[in-house]
Amino acid sequence: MARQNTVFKDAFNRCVKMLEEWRSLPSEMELGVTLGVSRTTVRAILSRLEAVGLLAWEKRRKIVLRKPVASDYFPAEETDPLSEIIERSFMRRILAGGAEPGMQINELELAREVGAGTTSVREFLIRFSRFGLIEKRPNSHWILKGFTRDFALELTEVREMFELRSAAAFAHLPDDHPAWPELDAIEARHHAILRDIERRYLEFSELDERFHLLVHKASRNRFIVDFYDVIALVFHYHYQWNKANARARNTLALKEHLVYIAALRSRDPAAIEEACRHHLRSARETLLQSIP
Amino acid sequence: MARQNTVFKDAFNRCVKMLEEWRSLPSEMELGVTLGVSRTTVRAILSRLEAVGLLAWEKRRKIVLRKPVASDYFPAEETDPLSEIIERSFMRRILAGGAEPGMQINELELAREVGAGTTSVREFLIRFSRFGLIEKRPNSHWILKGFTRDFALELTEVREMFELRSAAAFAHLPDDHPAWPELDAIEARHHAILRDIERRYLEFSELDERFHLLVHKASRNRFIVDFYDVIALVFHYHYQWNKANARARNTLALKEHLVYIAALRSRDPAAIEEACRHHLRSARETLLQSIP
DNA sequence: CATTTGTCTTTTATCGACAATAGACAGTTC
DNA sequence: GAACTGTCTATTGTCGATAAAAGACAAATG
Repeated sequence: MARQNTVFKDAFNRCVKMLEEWRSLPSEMELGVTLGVSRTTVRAILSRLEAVGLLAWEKRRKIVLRKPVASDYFPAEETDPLSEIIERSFMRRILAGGAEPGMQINELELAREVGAGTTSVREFLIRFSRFGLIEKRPNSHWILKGFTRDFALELTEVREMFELRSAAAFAHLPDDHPAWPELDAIEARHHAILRDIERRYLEFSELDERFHLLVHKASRNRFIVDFYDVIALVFHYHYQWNKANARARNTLALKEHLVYIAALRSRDPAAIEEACRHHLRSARETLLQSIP
Repeated sequence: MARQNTVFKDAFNRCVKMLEEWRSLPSEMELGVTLGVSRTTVRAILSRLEAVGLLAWEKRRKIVLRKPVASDYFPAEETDPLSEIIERSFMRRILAGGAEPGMQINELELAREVGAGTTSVREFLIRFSRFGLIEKRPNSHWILKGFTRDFALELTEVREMFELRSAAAFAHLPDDHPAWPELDAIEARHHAILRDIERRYLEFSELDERFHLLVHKASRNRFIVDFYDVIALVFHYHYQWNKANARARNTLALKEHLVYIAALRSRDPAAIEEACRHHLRSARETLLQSIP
């Protein structure tokens, strides 16, 4: 196999989901835009929808024949892009223990473990190296630097610089900037989650990322925005691997966010700095506590 | 060809250069450390030295038979690692014009242009993407964002944050830290170049990189140190492509460096900030002037 | 007995090939 | 005649294979 058709399978599944509500489908081009794929892939999807009897397709006529059932979908495991599979496998290794800092990383071994070719693993490691957790010896192996206390401190040092500056820049966004309604939407979700915190506290992780990314984007600086990827990765896996006290932690963070959001909306530099500093300090503490 | 033996050829050339001064060679292991290669490569070098009659090699006896001549060396073009060849070729394209921001980048075309496989070009582009000059559309092509005014401004914004903080940290290095003698050595070279500025002003570029890297390293933060790669790349090619007024510019920068170095040595935070700010301001101006 | 060397195994760097996907162009439909 | 579809081409993503280079281990040397 030269390449898995995960793009097709994933888009197909999303398209089948659409069929649950629609009676007919729009043009191929429009579908392509909606699903984020090319017309080639759209046509492959339509072909299969027809083949499994979900759709009558003739030129512009695309009529839904029946409601989709569970077996119409591809299994979820088959829709993940290879790069994500490799990332998950690698992160599990790093976090699940048995991974001492200083350890060598073997490309071939990783590739076999995940059932991929070495090329894909190499590309992953190169992309991953920007997170500062691994390092390459030229013409030789990679070294695991590891999720250490030093790593967390260096990460948060830069994060504090960047986020303080971004938050300050936020105050100067023009009134008609799309960030303001997005901030409103984010605030609304904070309230919604807080109202039903017992059941919804796990939604915080995703909301956290959405909020801080919005703040970083206000810097209008590609290096600052790109750096947020590092923070997002670290916190993403942090939330997955450290669920102790999650509800209490998330409740606290949600409340800090609301203060932070109010400060942003006030456009008062001193209030913004105070709220941002306060939240970053407690985020750092949470992160450090998860490191041995 | 699966892989070019550029490591061998480069190490061989460096070894031949050593023969000009030595009458015999040390152990294989020691040679490996000196040349930065494995024993396997060292033995390949010794074999060839013997084959071309430069060395009598029997077990531990490695006696130089004659002085090397020009034709003993491999041509310099054959010693460059593929990744450097690709980088140079790509940067020439970006800077030599005909490269509009927004342009698509074609992996296959680049690969053919430089005579490499697509895998190597892909890996280069992934590594290069951290410089913020290109961006990937998933499952599709790369986009050239280009060496624009915005790029330069975003770069210098982050640089100023990082270097100010690093310079401040420099003042707190312990007295016996190796950075202090290194700073002395750097200062001495500044004076040496200034004394013969007419002939040596081109040496500034390399010294500039050495000095600022030393400052950044004082931050002891991998993200800050890694970011210096971006600055180094930009200035490296900036110096190569913009030689107008080079002597005057370099003279000014050398003098600013000396003030900056004196401030670092004084450990006076205010003086350090003032000197650093002043130098960064003029570095930014120089950079901006080279952008249309 | 601590180095050094000879030999063998493992790993990385790179290529060419090929399926999946994107994208271009011309003909068709409303 | 603007939007849509059918068809064809170009490009990307991934793999397996292979030479270069690294590295491990045992025998040899001084």
